[in-house]
Amino acid sequence: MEHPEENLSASLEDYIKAIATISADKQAARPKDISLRLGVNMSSVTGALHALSDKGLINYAPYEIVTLTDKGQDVAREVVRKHEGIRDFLTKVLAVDTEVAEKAACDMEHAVSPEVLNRFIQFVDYLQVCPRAGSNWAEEFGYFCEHPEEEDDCEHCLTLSLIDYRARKDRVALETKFLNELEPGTRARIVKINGNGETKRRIVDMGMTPGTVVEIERIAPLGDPMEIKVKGYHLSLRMVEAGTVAVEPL
Amino acid sequence: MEHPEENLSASLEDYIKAIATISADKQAARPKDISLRLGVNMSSVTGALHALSDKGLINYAPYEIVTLTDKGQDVAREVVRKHEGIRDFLTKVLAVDTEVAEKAACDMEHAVSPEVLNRFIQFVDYLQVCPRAGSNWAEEFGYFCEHPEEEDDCEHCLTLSLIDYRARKDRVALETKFLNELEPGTRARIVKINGNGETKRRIVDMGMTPGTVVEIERIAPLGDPMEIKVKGYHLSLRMVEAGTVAVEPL
DNA sequence: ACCTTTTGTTGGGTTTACCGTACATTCTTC
DNA sequence: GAAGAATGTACGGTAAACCCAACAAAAGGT
Repeated sequence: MEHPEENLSASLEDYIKAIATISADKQAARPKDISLRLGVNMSSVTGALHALSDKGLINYAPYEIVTLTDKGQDVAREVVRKHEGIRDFLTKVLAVDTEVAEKAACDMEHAVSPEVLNRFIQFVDYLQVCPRAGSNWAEEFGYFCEHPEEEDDCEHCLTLSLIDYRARKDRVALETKFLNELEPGTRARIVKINGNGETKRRIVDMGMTPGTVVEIERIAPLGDPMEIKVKGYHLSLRMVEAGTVAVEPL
Repeated sequence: MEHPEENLSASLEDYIKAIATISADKQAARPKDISLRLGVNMSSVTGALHALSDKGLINYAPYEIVTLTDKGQDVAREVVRKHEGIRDFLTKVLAVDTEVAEKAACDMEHAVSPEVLNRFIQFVDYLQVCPRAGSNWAEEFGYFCEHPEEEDDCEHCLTLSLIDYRARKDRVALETKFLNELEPGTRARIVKINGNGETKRRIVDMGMTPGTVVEIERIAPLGDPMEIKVKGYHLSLRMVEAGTVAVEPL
């Protein structure tokens, strides 16, 4: 058999991303919506849909609504992860304006290798973990960008970030909780994973290693699967599993 | 007349870059060299050379050697600046392996907007100026990437960078020199520009604002124009002008 | 129900950037 | 200085993406 990993062109990736985001907003993705979002002619959309359908990434029949197949959703997740990883790096580290970053991420996402993407994501995490980086990292850099003349008077920001770090460190012992105890919207840094062999492995495989910062996105109505964001990824976690993860709320 | 600013395709930019770098190494750029470097068929090279010649970027006649026109050199400088800016950012900030960064920069350079490129370059500068960033910034981040589990024990790196910064600050008063007093290969941070109106403006327009880090590349045999590197740019500066720039050697 | 508008598709045509093959030129070497 | 190798060009052909214009289907209004 052939390689199962798709080798999508930049353009087709854009179509997948458009379909995914439109489907998330509304119920269905119509060719018209896609053509508007990407700024291309309707006939180009038809062509792309044929190509995606041939690759088994979308369910498509003439005059019917378009949906992603399971395989297509996997690809879309990956593309969105890349997009968000780049965008977050641009805004949170390089202090690029939100709108500009959004557009730049679209341009860059087809050119960034998985290796570099990982560095982007790790760097964002690093700034939240590294004692050098206080809470005001991006602002300081943004200020530097606009006032290159008058730097050098920011010793205070360094000492502040040292204080910041000591405070953070003191808090650790007091505030260790488990992941299942957190509210949606809160962020936390993983301290330890208590589960036994298989369960622990599964969790670590998801990228949830100690030091990683996670964000609780939502908890299902019945309280069981909770959705969290890890390194730009969206993950579903069973409550039993979440209970084994010791975290420090941020 | 039409827009003078070129709207080169990614592919043609690659050809320009290849021609520029080959010309720098050897005397001339032969189609064969280009085809080898870019890994494309010879006939593709011929086609690209026609396109570049039509745009007035290269001097080309069948069976003769290829050279860049002035316009072509401008474009090449810009492309190389972008490439180096990205590569330096990847290696110096994100601690990406040199070879990987080189390749990644090739892929990314066509997708990065001038705005984002500027942020990349500024960030590298920032790390050299910001008191938070000690000399060991990239190593710390690299270590973090490989050992996500055992962070949080690096308080020393923060205090070290504070000491580092104080030492740097003390040195400033003692070691202020002028740009024309430096040896090739040395780096310095600009402290002040003393020139009067017009001269000062010219220098600032080149991007040489206080806080900027510059590198002396070489000084012409007769001692007059000196070549320096500023924010990834290569600039030529007359000695009279260089004498107005107060710097702090790094 | 019918007519109009909106939406979607098809087919033909363009551009960019490749390749392969066949032909042309230059270089090398004896 | 002529044969053979290396280098360079020209010509057709392919594939991806796009467009426009013509036709087809679905949706909406009266």
